[in-house]
Amino acid sequence: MTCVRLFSNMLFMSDYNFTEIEKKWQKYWDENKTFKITEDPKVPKEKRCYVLDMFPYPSSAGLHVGHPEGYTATDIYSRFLMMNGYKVLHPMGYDSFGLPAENYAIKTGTHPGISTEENIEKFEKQIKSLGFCYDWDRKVCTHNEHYYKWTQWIFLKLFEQGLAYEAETPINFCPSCKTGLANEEVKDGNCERCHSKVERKNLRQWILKITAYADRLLADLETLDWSESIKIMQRNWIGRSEGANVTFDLADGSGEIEVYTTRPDTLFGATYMVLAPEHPLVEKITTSEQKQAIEDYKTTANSKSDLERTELAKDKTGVFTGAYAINPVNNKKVPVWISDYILMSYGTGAIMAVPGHDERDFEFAKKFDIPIIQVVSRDGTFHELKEAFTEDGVAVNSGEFDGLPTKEFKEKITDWLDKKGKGKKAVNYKLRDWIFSRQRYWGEPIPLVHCEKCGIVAVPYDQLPLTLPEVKVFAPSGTGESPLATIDEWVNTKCPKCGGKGKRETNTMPQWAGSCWYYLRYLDPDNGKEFASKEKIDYWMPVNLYVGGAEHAVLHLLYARFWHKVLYDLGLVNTIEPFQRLINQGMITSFAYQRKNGSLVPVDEVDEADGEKYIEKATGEQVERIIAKMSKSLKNVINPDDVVRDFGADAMRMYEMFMGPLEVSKPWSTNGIFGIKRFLERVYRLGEKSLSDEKADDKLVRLLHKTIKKVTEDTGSLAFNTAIAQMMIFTGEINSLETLPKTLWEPFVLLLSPYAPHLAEELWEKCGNKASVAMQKWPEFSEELAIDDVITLVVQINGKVRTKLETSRGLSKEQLEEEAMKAPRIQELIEGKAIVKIIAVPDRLVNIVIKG
RNA sequence: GCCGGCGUGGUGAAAUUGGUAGACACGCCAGACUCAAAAUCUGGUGGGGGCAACUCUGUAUCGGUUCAAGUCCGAUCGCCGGUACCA
Repeated sequence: MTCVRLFSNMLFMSDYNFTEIEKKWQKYWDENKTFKITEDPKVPKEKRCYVLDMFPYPSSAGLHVGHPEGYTATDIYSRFLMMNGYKVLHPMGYDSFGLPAENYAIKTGTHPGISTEENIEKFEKQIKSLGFCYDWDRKVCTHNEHYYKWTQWIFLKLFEQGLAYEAETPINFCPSCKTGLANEEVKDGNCERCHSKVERKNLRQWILKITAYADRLLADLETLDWSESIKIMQRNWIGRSEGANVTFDLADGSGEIEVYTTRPDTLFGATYMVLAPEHPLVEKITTSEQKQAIEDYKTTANSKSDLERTELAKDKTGVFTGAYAINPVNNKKVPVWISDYILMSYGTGAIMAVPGHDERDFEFAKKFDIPIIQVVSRDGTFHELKEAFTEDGVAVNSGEFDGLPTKEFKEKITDWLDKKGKGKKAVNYKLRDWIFSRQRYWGEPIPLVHCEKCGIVAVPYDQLPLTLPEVKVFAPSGTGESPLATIDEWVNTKCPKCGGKGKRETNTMPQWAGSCWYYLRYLDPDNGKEFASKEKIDYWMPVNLYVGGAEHAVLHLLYARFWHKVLYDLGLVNTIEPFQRLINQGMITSFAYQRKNGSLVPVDEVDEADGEKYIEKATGEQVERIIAKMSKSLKNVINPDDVVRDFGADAMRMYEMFMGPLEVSKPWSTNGIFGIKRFLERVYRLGEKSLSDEKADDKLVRLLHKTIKKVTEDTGSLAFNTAIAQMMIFTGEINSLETLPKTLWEPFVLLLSPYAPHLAEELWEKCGNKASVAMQKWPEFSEELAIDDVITLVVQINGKVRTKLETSRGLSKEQLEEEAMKAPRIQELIEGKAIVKIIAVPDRLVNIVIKG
C-alpha cells in the first residue's frame, strides 16, 4: 500500500528541486567567474554603474533576514542593469573589526581574529547560498592588515591636515564596553551597542575635527539623491544655527563674558546670565561669600552623567556666583549664575538669559525669582507673560529699537554691536568633534608615537601597516587604557624622527573607521601602492546606488562623507560626495502577541483560534497580534538558512521583494512565502512543457509586452513587488497552454532571471540555450503592443459609476460623450433630468453631471 | 516637547499621482480531479440590502476644495522612526 501511494505521490509531486538547481548554478557562477568585472575604458561613463550594499558586521549570530532584503534588491537591480548593457560594479565585504568579537575573546580566550574569520566564513556561505552576483574577487575585510594599512594611511593624512587632535576632556564612557564613545553612539543616555548607562569620564582621546566640515556636510546634502527624511536627520544632527556672539563686561571691570545667542533682538530682556558649571571663568568671578555654594554645585554637577542631567531636567537648578555683568545695550547690571542647563560644549558655554522669551530661562527665572521683562510682542502691545513667548514678533521695551520686527531687529542690533565692538555675527553647530579612540584591542592601531623630545610623531608611511601585536589578555586595563598598553615590547619603540625613546599610541580606532572608505577599496582591492588608483576611482565613482538600513543615517553616513571630503580636498578622489543615491530598506519585523495589559507574549505560547482570534495557551486569555522587532525573547526570529532549506533561495529572494515596498518596514509571514513557492513551482512546471515555434495568440503577445513594460519600469525604479505581481499575472494566463510558443516563454524567463536567477538559468538551459542567462540581453517591448487596444470606459453620473463600456482606445472627447450617452443604462438614468455638464477624460471615463 | 514618516479588506499590500478603491498574494468558501486526502486546476471573497438586474456604504476621525479625493487643504486621534535643556 505504502509503495503504491508513494509512487503515485511522486508522479504528481512537483519536480522543482530547488536545492539541486541552486547548488548547480551557484557552482557554475563560481567556477566561471560569471560576475567578475573588469574596467573596460571603451564602456562610456554613463553605462557604468556602481551598486553598493552596506557591508555587514560578521556577527556570531550569522545572517539575519534583514540582510538579504537589501542585498536582494541591489542584486536584482545589478542583474537588470547588466542585461541592459551596463558595466556594474557590485562588491561585498565585511566590517570585521568590532566589539562583539573582542568581548567574546575576553570571555573565552579565543583570539578575535579567529572568531572573526570563522564568522566571515559562515556569513559568506550564507550570502552565497542566496545566489548574489557579487564580484567576490573584490572582497574586502576591514580587519585585514592589507586593508587597515590604508585606514591608517588615511588617518595620517587627517593628522597631517590638523584634523586629528588629542584632548583630555570629559567623554561618554561605556562601563560595560569599557571604552569611550562618540556622541553619535549614545542613545538616550545609553550605549548604542550594549545599552548600558553611559558615564562621564576624563580620558585622553584622539578626536577628529569633523566640525571643520560641518558647513559642507550640510550644504552638500543638497546635491544628493537621498530620501528627505535621512537628509533631515543629518541636518538636525549637524544643527546649524545663526546668531551672534555678544560680550558682556563684568561689572567690576575684571574681564568679560562672551555669550552666544540666536536672539540678539532680545538683548533688552536679558535679566541674568548663566555659565556652564565647567566654564573657566566661574572660578575667577565667584565672590568669596558664594565660593562654597558654587564649589558644592560644581561637584554635584560633575558627578552627574549626562543622562542624569537630562533626567532631572524638569527642575532647574543653579547657584549665583555673586558677580554681575553689564548688558551692553542698556548698561544694566545683571547677575551671573551657573547652572547645568548650560552645556560647556555648545556655543561659548555661557548665555544671556531672557526669561520672557525662552522657556528654559523662564522656568529658571520663576524658580529663582529673577525679573522677567517682555521685549517681543506679537502685536506690539504688552501682555502679562504666563509663559515664555518664543515666536517672532515686534520689539517692545527695547529703547530706540521699539517697533522693529524680530528679523530686522536681529540684523540691526548685530550691526550695532559690531560697531561698538561688543558683538559679532556667529554660526554654531550642534555637531561635535568625533571622538575617535577606543580603549580596545580589536581595532586599527592609531599609527602615532609619543616621543619625549619630538612630541607626537606619525609612524612613517613606509612602516604601515602598524599591525596589532599578539596579546594574551583581551580585557581593557580598567584604568581606561586599551589592552595594548600592557604590552611593553610593543608600546616601547623608537621615535621615528629622532630615534630616541618613544611610546606607541595605545588607543585603537572605532569601528566606523574601516567603513568610512571601504567603497573605495573595492575599486582596487589588491593595490599595494595606493588605497585605490586614480584611474579606477575616475572609472567608477561616485557610488550610483547605495542601499542599507536607516540605522546608519547619522553615524556611518556622516563619517564616510567627512572622510570622503578630506580625501577630495587632498585631490585623492574625484567627487565631493561618495554616495549619489541612497535607499534605506525598511526593517523586516515579525509578529508577536500582546496581552491586554500591554505585556508581550512569545509566538510559541499562543494558539490561533477560528483564524482570527489569538489565545494565550497558558491562560486562555485572548491576546492581540502586533508587529514587533524580531527578538530571541519573542521567539519570532526567522533564520535565513531555514528559509533557504525549506523554500529555496529564489523563493526567499522573491518573497522578501514581494512583501511590500523596499523602503518600508514589513512583517515576515511564513504563510506569505507559500504564495511565492507556488508561483515558482508553477513556473517550473511551465518550463516542463514543450516549446513551439508557433506564433502566439495576439492577446498573449499583448500581455507579454505589457509584462515586459511593467517589469522593466518597476525593476528600474526598485518597485519589485509590483513587478512580481505582473509576472504572476502572466504565468496565470499562459498556464493553460498545451505548448509554449518560444517567443512568449523565453522573454519571460529573461524577465524572471534577476529575481529568481537559479531557476531562470535552469529554464534557459532547458530552452536549449547556453548559460548564462545573466549575460543575455533584456527583452524589449513595443509601446503599441504594451497597451490594450480596447479599454473599459467608465461612465459616471454625478461622480458615481453607473456603467462600464468597452470602447476602442483613443476616442475623442466628443466620441466618448456620444458613446456614454448611447448606453441604455445611462439613457434610463438621465431621463427627464437636466444635464449640467459632461466631463470626458480620454481612455478613462465620462462623468455626466445632472440636476433634478 | 520638537522634527520626519505612516494609518486602505480577516492578513501582506496595489492604485498610471486628482479619474473604476482593493491589482497580486495569503487566508477563507465552493466546485473539478481522487475511494479518500494532499498537490493541482476553476470560480467566489470589503461590509449591508435584494431572487435578480441592481443599490447603499466604505481608504483612522471630523470638516473643506472639486464634476470627481485613498490621493489636495485644515483640524483631531493613533502608530513608527529620529532627537532632546543646542541658547
